[in-house]
Amino acid sequence: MNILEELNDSQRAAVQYNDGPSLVIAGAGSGKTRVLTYKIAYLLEQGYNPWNILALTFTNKAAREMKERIASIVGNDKAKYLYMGTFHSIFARILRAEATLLGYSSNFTIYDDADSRSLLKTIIKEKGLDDKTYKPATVLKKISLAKNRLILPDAYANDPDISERDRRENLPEVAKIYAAYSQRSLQANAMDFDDLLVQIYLLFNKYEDIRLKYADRFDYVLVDEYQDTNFVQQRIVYQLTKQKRRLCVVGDDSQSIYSFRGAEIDNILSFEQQYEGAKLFKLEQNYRSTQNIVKAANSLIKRNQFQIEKEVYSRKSEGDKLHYKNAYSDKEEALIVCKEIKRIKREDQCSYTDFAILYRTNSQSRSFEEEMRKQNIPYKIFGGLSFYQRKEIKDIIAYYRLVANPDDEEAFKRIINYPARGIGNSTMDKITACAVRNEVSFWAVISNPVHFGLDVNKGTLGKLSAFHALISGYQQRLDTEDAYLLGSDIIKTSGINKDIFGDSSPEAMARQENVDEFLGAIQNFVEERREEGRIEEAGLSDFLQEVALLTDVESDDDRGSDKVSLMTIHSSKGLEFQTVFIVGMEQNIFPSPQSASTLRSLEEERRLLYVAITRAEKHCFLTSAQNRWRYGKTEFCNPSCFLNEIDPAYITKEEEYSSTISRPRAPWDVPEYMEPRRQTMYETRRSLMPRPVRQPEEPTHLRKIIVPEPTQQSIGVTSLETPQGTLHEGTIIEHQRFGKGVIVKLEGSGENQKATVEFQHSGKKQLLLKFARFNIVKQGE
DNA sequence: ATGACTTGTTTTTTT
DNA sequence: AACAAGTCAT
Repeated sequence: MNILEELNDSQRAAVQYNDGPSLVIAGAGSGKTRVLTYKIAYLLEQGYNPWNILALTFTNKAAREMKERIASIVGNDKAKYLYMGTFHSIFARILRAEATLLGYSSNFTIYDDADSRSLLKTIIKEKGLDDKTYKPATVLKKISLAKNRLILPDAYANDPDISERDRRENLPEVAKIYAAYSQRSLQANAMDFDDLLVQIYLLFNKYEDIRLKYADRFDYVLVDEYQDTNFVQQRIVYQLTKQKRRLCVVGDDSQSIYSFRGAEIDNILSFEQQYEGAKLFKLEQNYRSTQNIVKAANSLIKRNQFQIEKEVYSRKSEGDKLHYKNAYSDKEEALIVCKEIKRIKREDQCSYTDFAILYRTNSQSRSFEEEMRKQNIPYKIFGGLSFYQRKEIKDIIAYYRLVANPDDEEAFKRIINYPARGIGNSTMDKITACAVRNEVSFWAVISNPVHFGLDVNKGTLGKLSAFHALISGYQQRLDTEDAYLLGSDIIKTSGINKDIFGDSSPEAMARQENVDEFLGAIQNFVEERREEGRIEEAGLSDFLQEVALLTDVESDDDRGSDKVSLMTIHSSKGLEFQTVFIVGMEQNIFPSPQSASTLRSLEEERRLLYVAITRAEKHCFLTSAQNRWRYGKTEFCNPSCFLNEIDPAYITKEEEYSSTISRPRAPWDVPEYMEPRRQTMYETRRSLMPRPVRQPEEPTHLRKIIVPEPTQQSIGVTSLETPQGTLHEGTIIEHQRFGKGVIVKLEGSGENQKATVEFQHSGKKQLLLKFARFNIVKQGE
């Protein structure tokens, strides 16, 4: 296939120019990803080696998709060697290799925000400060922004402007907290998200040979979504490209929506100054949306002062105007949206996946969830509480982390008394004090309590040493066992199993499913590595490295199923839908009140709306509610000021929507049979709807001992007495995640029973029956 | 040291 | 309203 023939003129020009730094300004829907993927394919065709190409993205999803698309052009055998991933994941990999130069060891932990906040909280307490004044989240934000701008603790303390501002905000001690935070992270052998960038910068800055090593390796560097890079990221890219200057950055200043976490729109606005002689390409033809949508979006974004001049246009049909509807209440807003979805679905003969409901804040999803459940409209929620943020998952990961990196203090704190083993706050306080006094980690203290002078009674000492022995035992198996073997055994033998699987309340059931799901993910990980022939890189530490930077798992039963998408506008970036509903167009929601104060942040909100509108291919609805239930009471709301900023030529407004619509019990209002619903990992737990009653509740001891756990929605085969007797080769089962498959092999006994199953779609998998979730579909002969 | 009760906070977006 | 954290009682 000829790569260049598939592109329009401006796209082709951008792909072909490789003689120096280039900036591709890609308007919404103009084929940005296409240019990136084809450019990489083109480079490979020109003789570049895949392992010499570095492509940086912001999300794992973007990286994954791009890799797939490139693989479909040049084949996976080449694509798999590309250095392609998020800034954070690529740099984390480099840091593992070079960690010792920076005083870390290669098994360092990556602290997530919760860990960082928790560490800050302890530090704030230790300094005798009030955590109401010094809110960990606020302090973390300050530290994070400082790191993004490469201001290290010393510089922070010595910067008069910063000191002045902190004093004005009544937070004069932040500099000291920052210093302590850095010291403690290092001691815990942990890096937070920002450290992954800062430390790379420091590494390259301090060790020229290391910088050269990587600058040499990467013959060509590509950066996606360049408008979202922050200062450090920009500096690192510069470190890697300043000699060869083979760099292509792609982005759209009109879609810069992450400045709240340090993104510098100036990076893209002044790229041509930073890289002298850089060539600028503009992609202005929008292939996604009809003309009215593009024009409406343009008329809005024109109101921003700071931007690169461009004129996005569409050659598609004129299409519908945008629709604006003002509902009486948030409930009615949801009704209107559901009604429109049904209408359009009928008229356009499209499916639920063609619809998206976009909102400013996650909490707005609730009224839509409720209404869609009532009306039996299938939906999935993206974002919200991610799978790995669930308590039970975090607990398990904390075990893994402590095993992989015993100095990890946040993991230690989390599990020292989980499950309860009689080590309470007072003991923990003593350990903390002792660790701080001796400047060693918690683990060091309990490894040698007498030496460090830990003052606890004999009983407690015994408990501590039991805990120590438990973890040490796992540590010794780290190098010999794969992640699944060790990981599932930790769950079984640490007492987590007993805690989570010993209860049959609905909440406990949801947790059990999450744990099962998690084990499935570990198993997949090991399988994948095995298939790639990297079985020696399938240990628990390897799994942790991967998981630390993941925010969500793609659930198998959501992929490919026909559902309406619900998500924040932020997470919709890069996606497209035939019909988009932008809901909650109200003055105190969108623009967010916190952003209304400065011009820059107001412009960012405007760009956010621009992003939302340009997601739509065909229909775009904006809605608002006059009354909204928030913070436990009804609020009166005014329509968003942005509504008046869209040229009225491209939008129709309906002020008052018929209130008869909220008349209850319309025929379609009566729910049909509601299927017992498994809580998928995308759904937040705060759903208001009553949980479907779980039918015949199986005695819990059975669940624990007798595996395959059958009843919950089994039709037909429920007469499982002994698993050994009823499961045999040839039996067809349906696994909750992998779908249908046939058992090809059974082995092991008792707890270690394993079945090898050939799945229709997912291939061959080995299931540990104790954990596997499936139903028997058909017995073999 | 654990559980019931009370109080305070939350809602901006996320690698 | 829903949830987390902190307090008090056991």
